[in-house]
Amino acid sequence: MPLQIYNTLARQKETFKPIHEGRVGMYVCGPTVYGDSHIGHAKSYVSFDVIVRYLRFLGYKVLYVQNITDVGHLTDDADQGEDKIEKQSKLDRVHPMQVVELYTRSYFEDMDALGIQRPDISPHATGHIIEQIEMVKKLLAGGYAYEVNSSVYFDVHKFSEYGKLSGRNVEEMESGARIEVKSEKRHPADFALWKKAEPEHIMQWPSPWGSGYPGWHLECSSMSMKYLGESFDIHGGGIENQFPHHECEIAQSECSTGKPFVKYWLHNNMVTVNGQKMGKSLGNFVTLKDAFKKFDPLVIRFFILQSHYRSTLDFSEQAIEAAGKGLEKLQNTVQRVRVEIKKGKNGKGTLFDLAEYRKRFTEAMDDDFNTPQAIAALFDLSRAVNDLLAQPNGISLESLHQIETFFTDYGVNILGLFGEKAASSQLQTDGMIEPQLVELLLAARKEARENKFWLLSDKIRDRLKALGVVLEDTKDGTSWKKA
RNA sequence: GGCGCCGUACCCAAGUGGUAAGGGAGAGGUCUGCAAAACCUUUAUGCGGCGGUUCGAAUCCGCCCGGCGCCUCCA
Repeated sequence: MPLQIYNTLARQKETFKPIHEGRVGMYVCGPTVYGDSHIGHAKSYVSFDVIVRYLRFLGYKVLYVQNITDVGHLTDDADQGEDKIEKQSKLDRVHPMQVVELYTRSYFEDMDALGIQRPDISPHATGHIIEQIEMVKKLLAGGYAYEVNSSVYFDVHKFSEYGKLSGRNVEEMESGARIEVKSEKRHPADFALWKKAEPEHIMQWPSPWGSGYPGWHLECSSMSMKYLGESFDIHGGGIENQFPHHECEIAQSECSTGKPFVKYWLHNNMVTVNGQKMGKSLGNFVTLKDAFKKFDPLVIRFFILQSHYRSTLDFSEQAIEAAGKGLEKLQNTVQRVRVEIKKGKNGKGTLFDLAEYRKRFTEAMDDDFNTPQAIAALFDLSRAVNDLLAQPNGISLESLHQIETFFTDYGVNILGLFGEKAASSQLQTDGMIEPQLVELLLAARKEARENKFWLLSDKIRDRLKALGVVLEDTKDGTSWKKA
């Protein structure tokens, strides 16, 4: 079964077939950089990171573009709100571009910690003003937009398919009570392509319609098409951006090019706290920097991947702790396998067939990136491996290598889990003094144990544990690892 | 009000027509000086409720109850 992807446009899973064979153009809505990222961002970008990694694993040459929104994103109503970046810059009394720089760095710092591979291109909206103006010109020339008072709006009535992504129609929305009616727009659903800037507005650029700044939706259209072409394969983003943001992107893009914009729309669900959406407006968000103080970033990554990207994920410390223990279990197995390989025992040992696990893992991932099921396969594999390793014969060296490769391919390369931590301790510390000191203590403790000096041997174990070195006595001797 | 989603064991969470994955926690056991790790056994005749379709439903349909999202910024 080839890769199936749930396409919001079709409201069902579809077989994935890229526009150009072997290549995938993918765009994901990036952050608006006016504050530290929270767990919700983590879910979104971890999910898409795994999607990119899996597509690459399947052999596709992926060009992954994720924007940085640094202008035009307004605080509330699309017409009357304040630019988020400018607002923050006033609070901090710094230039807007300082806000942008600070939180862009903060964003990448957090994403790096989560093991997220950086996008191939991270275009800034402010770096693509010219492209955006060009697009507005096109839309005006085509009669899809109109100018009022030095601002330009998109006329949703000119695009009959408006609403096809989110499943709504303009007339129904018109009766909706929550849309602000009094405005210079012809229709409440029309949206800003270009906004006139008041003189005190710092971020503004000259345009054929006067000095102003681009509307929020515009950047994603012009930047995605600039780097991926007028039609590309995958556009991802948070489900809350399905409407209006993505709907508007489709309208602008398809009207300006006359071509289909995106083939597959992917939307990830959100993180909730006590069943309620985690968001900046509700103020119930947990920043990643705070979360990292309590939890290993990889544990948070694992916690996220244990639920499906299209499901909501309820945040709780209890749930993350449980995930952490599960991850540790997998890490222990990986570690154990690597140590066995290093021991390099000869020939003997049971052969281990990975085919079943490989099948389960890839079938799960092929089914709309079902990471929870893929992880379940890893757990089952882990148990089977541990079981055999505890047997007198152990596992053959050849099989151990295959298992190690399996964990590297699927666990490390695709899911982005147990990278460096599990690879460290005994394995890559040759020549360092620290492991030699630990070995020295272990030798002393061994003697104590042989003489049944339990108080001393337990004390050594406790003291080492306090230093972050965990001992485990087995029948083959004592092994240790860093906690 | 419009559109849509969800409700699975003590907790988290897959499964969307063929007889309930996985993780955590709990209980019992093997190993062990102890601890830890690991392994084994065990914990939902039932998947919010009630009807219906079907040989067969957690999975499809209807109604009801509960929760949530979008429709205004939000990953």
